[in-house]
Amino acid sequence: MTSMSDVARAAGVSAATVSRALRGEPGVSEATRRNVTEVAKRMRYAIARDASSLAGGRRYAIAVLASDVGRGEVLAGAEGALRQAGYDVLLYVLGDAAARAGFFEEMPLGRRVDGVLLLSVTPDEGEAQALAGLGVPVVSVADGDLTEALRLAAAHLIGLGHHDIALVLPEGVDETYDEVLTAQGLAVRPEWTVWCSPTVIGGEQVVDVLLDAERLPTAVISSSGEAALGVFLRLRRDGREVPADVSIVSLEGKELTRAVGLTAVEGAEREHGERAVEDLLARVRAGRSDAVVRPLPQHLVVRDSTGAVG
Amino acid sequence: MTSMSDVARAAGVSAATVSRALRGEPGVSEATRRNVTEVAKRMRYAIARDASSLAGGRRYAIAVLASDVGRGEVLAGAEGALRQAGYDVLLYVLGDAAARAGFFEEMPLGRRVDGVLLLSVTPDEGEAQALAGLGVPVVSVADGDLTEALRLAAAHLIGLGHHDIALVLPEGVDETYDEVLTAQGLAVRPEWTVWCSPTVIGGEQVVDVLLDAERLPTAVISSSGEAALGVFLRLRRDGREVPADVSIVSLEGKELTRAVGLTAVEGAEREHGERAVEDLLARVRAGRSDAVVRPLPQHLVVRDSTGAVG
DNA sequence: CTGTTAGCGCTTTCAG
DNA sequence: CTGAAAGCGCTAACAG
Repeated sequence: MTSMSDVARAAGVSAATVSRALRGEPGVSEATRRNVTEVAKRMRYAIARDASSLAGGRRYAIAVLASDVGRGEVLAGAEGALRQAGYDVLLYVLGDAAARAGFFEEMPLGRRVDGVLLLSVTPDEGEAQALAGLGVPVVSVADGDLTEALRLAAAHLIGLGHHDIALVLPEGVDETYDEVLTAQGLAVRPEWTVWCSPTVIGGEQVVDVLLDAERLPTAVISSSGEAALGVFLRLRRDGREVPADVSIVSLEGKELTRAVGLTAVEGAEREHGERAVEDLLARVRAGRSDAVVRPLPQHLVVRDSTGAVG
Repeated sequence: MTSMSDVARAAGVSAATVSRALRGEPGVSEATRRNVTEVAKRMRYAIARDASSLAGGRRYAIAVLASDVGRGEVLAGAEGALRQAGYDVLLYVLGDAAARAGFFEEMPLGRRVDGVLLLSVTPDEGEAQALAGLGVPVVSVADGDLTEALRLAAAHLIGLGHHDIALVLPEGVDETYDEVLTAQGLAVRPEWTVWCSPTVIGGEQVVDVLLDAERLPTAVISSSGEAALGVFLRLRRDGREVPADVSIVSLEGKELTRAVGLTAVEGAEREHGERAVEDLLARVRAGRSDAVVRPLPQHLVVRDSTGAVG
């Protein structure tokens, strides 16, 4: 492990100068800086993060708080970008409420990270305050916006000539999102907004409800990938063809929808993870300590479950 | 941030004694240790890992190398256990070959972690050497063993009276696993071992192949969850009932099989992650620096895709 | 059993 | 622009 003074000796300067040069601090002649940088690289010098941190310098570590490792792609993207930038990733999984409460109660990050990345974690009042107390920048990657996803899905279906579109929402959501649909010129029938559990079974039950109505929609948008699958399975079992008789779009469930071939709205998670890191590190370097949230951009992936209205 | 000397002062002893007491080192009277521990807790003292590490003590950090964040459950379990034990998790995602090569080339872990946890990463010769060079214990959590999974699935089906069982394997695997089946008293027909891509489409094609044969098996075991889903979908479309006509067991694909209700072999990932951490930390405390691999234990989850042979 | 004395490898004044 | 010196908070010999 070559240390900073090793480099200093080899470059014929003092350790202080090496420190300044490598960090890009002002007050070092360009010639010296170039030389030091070159020598350091040649010697494969890597800074001792502990020492830097202890001495009050940068800590070269970012805390990543994930609500769940399901959002794995964003994590993978962020990790890659951080590693490349020479930062450690301190991972914290805030899955259940207990783990989350415990984390914010202990706040084990004091003086240990240069920034915080939030993955699908929306802090409440107190949590935000705890994070702010760290005095480091916080960037949070939010989940994809449902309204936006819905807009994308509806536009796709309308483009295919659909007018009769049912909307499947998870139980608990009390909005209807009618405005989003009517804004695109759709006539919304109340019986075509159905709530169900976000499961395959839930989706299957939705079909029963839909079949009871006087008219079957030509397309259904499901906010849950699993429910979308349920709709798909039950429709096929009932002898309806997808997409010939009914088109299906899911607003979520990348893996599942991809496996089965359902048209779906997806997020660019990996790239977004990388972007978020760039943003965060820029804030770190600027010495800021504010908080931003960056919504996940989404796009539609057309597969085999949507077609022109027959 | 209260420091060790703060605690020392409050407890009326020297910093060295606090250090010894808190780490459980021998050479401290029980009375002193109790008192110091009590004072430390009261003052909510948390050790400065940087300083400890720099001074040559413990680093309170474990590197977790994951081949992919898909194996998220094990990661979540491990993270929880480590956090509880007061250890940081330094996450490295070794997804693609490039990232992996880059990691082992740089080996950014020197003097920075107390141990390494490998998640579905099987190091080759050189990689193992690089890890050994760290001088810390390495525990690796392997994927579930296919042979074992197959045994579980076969036993379940045999218990239901099945004798005619087809086996769907991923392309590239050149084994037939006949012994595993024959060992359980099954007569294996060569046309009932089918290779396909681990996708829904692959599974659908398998059914075509199977239907061409002179006799349809009463059950199929698929090593891929997605292929199992393909088999399921195609059979239903062809008018066969599952499980009335054909039973299906998947050897993988927790999420997918759970969503659709397929009987499957699953691993106890979360618990195993916690176990692995216990194991690793025990080695850390014992000052060892060896390497072990712990295969993921598996069990069968019976759902709706298997039934008694008709 | 306990305290004292040195550093660990950096960053940061403070001088030159 | 550069160097010398002090110190971050711990652990590790040494003495008592």
